[in-house]
Amino acid sequence: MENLSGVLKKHFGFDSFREGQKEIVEDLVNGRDAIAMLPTGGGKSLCYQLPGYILKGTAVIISPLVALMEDQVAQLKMNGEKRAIALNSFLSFDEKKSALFHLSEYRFIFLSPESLMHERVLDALKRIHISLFVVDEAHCISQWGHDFRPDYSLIGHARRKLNKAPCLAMTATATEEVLKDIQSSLYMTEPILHVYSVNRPNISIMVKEARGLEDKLSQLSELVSRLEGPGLIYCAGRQWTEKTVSYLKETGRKRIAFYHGGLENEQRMLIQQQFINGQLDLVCCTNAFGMGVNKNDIRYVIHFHMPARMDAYMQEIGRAGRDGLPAIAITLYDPEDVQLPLFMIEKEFPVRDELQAYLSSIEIDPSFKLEIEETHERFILHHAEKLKSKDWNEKTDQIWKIIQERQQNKTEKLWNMVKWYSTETCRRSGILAHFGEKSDSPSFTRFCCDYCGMELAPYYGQTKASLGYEAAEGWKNELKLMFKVSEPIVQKTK
DNA sequence: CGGATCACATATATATGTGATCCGGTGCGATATT
Repeated sequence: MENLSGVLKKHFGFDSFREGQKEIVEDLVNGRDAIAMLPTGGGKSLCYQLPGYILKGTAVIISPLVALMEDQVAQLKMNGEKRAIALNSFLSFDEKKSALFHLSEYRFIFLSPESLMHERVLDALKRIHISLFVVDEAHCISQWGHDFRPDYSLIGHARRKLNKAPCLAMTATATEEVLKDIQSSLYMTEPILHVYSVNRPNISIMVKEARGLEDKLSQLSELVSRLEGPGLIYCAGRQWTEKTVSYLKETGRKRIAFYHGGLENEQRMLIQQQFINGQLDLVCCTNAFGMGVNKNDIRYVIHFHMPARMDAYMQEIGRAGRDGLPAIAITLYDPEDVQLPLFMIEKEFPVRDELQAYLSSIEIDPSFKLEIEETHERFILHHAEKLKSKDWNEKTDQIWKIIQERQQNKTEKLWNMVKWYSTETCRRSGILAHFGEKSDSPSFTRFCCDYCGMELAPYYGQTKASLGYEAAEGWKNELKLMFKVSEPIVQKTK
């Protein structure tokens, strides 16, 4: 293993590994499966790129967004690696055909779970020697695989049809339940877990009660005008991102934009790029914004509406303060807001009548298909495929059962979130408990959260100065405690 | 469930109130059309 540092220097120009990287690389090179839950920010891609250079063959990387694949390929090409390709809908038919024909010539292949399920793609992958099978942003398996993007739940199935190669799943935020989901869904064999704490001590957490729209908007405006940016504002609907932007523009904010899934691709890329380059101070967005936003100086994240789950909340606030400097997460909490996510959980799945009508329609006359929502249809077809031998009545019963379980599961997570908002104890310990971590309370200071005595005043104006970088010694020591380097909390075979 | 939007009525000629109605997040790939 002594040549690891040599490869590190040769291909990446680094003299030493960052925390966690070396161990993960070693596992893969030794042919072991691994799950890596690393603190947000730098160095995740090195965990698969370096073994990709050591092991013979082609590394396959599953990625959730075309934009992420393109980023990774561009990054590799900047480093002088030409044998990288993203197999996605950006390619023309001919380009794709040619790429599949010459597949073995690539060292890194990026693709979505949906592409992986295509027979032509899978057949081409079967013919080449795969060095490494990587799932990036692996929490998507748990977050989307059960309903929104069912192909995410079939990755493991496809993987077993390929030559046996070490498997790496990477994510920044996952509960124990999600880690288990990832492991079993990918059929990993005795994976080594590299799990680091989700705690981000430099992010102070605050919940401010706000009742009704007017109260919220005025509190938001106050916060935005006094806090130092750049900042993110998360809203629960597309219309809200647009509304808050026009409100804040009226009250004098200028470099601000909204972002949601309904925008043109070009527009989305533009806004993300402008925000990263510092041409925008503020982005009001839905949960569409986040993955692939590599910006390390975000100073605050405000939730204009509450998120539906704790792990989503952690992912969203975790976008702040990646530079290690003080940052804040504030939720404007209105207990009434729970109605929105509740409604969405209802709407996400077909009702029983719809399910039954659709199943009978495709069985009786496949040429006449009942028109239903695309997500509903995909969900039904995915599960109907697994119940091929049953008649439509039995399919209806079984799938309806699954729908009820999914809705129950999601509702439970939502109520956990609500419970966290309304529990009167340290916010951070509440979060850590949710992730199965024990909280070592000595590291909690008055910057921790609203229950530990955090106040907003010091964050107003120049953050660094008012938080004690150039002020009292006592504050400095408290900050040092907050920024202590995290140790891996789990590193064992499961 | 909350909010926005619109049609309509009301007491007066421009604004306000009421009820009906609609809508609400996340993205891959494929296909057809300009």
